[in-house]
Amino acid sequence: MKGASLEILKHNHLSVTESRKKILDLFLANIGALAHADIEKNTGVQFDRVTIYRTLQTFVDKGIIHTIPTADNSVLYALCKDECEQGHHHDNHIHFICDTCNITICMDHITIPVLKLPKGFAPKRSDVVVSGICNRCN
Amino acid sequence: MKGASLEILKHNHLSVTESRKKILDLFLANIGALAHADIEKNTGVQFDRVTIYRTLQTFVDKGIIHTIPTADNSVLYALCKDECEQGHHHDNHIHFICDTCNITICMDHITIPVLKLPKGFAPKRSDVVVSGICNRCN
DNA sequence: GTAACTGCAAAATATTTGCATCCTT
DNA sequence: AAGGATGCAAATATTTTGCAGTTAC
Repeated sequence: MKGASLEILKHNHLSVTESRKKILDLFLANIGALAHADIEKNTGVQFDRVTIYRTLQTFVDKGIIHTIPTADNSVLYALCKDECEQGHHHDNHIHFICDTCNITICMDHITIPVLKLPKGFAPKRSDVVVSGICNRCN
Repeated sequence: MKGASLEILKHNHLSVTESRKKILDLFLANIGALAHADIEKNTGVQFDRVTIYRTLQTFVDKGIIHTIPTADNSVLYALCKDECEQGHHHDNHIHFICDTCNITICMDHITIPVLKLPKGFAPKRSDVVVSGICNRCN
């Protein structure tokens, strides 16, 4: 996967900078989702808080990562899978949050069943957040 | 529904105060979920920010209201239905957020289908956030 | 060389805590 | 009367904005 971050950046017409590469690498190296704080601590190099905010926003705008809604309203980001890139956002996501190790996994491959909503409601997008025990803690 | 807020407070062994009654009334009067800001603006009487924070926290602790996970990570609260009171929290919720009028509705009565998770994952609780157009905007 | 990105400073916003006072029971 | 709730002040935390200097292309 060497150079994957570089590819992704080029692919999205973003100029390749230290911070973007490092932050993207962090996502690529992790199975789970990352919080702002995780990024701040783990990039090795210390980037400015503001740079991290802006970089994350840029990635979200480009559809490289997405935010995850959490019950405790902490802000989490995860890589979008290929189908999501280029702004053609994959509209349904399942996220699993482990109560034990706290890892957050984006399960893009699982299909969300169609929900029966009351008359008049037109659903566009669904986010499912499941919490419990993950495979590694089980 | 006169006095409903009073009943709920007594039922949860909370002392009955102005702010608690007013804030609870607000929830009872609304179909949708409320953000901190909504409460600050709509109680008629102006309560201290801090009081609102503390009151909401108390209500969450008692299981009177619950937080709603949102994609944009704004903090929303909604009334729990009866089954949720007394800390016996109803573990599955569907929330519908209207892209047009922004109302957030807690659809307690809709059952969340069981999801097929990969081996080893033990789900405990699911939150579903559906966005689209609500019945009134449609 | 130009446009875009970064870091720093500072503003704006959101949330938490301590404490004295007031209200509910 | 006693314990808990509120309001105020202030500490902390989070996010945004402006701008000058630097970097990518």
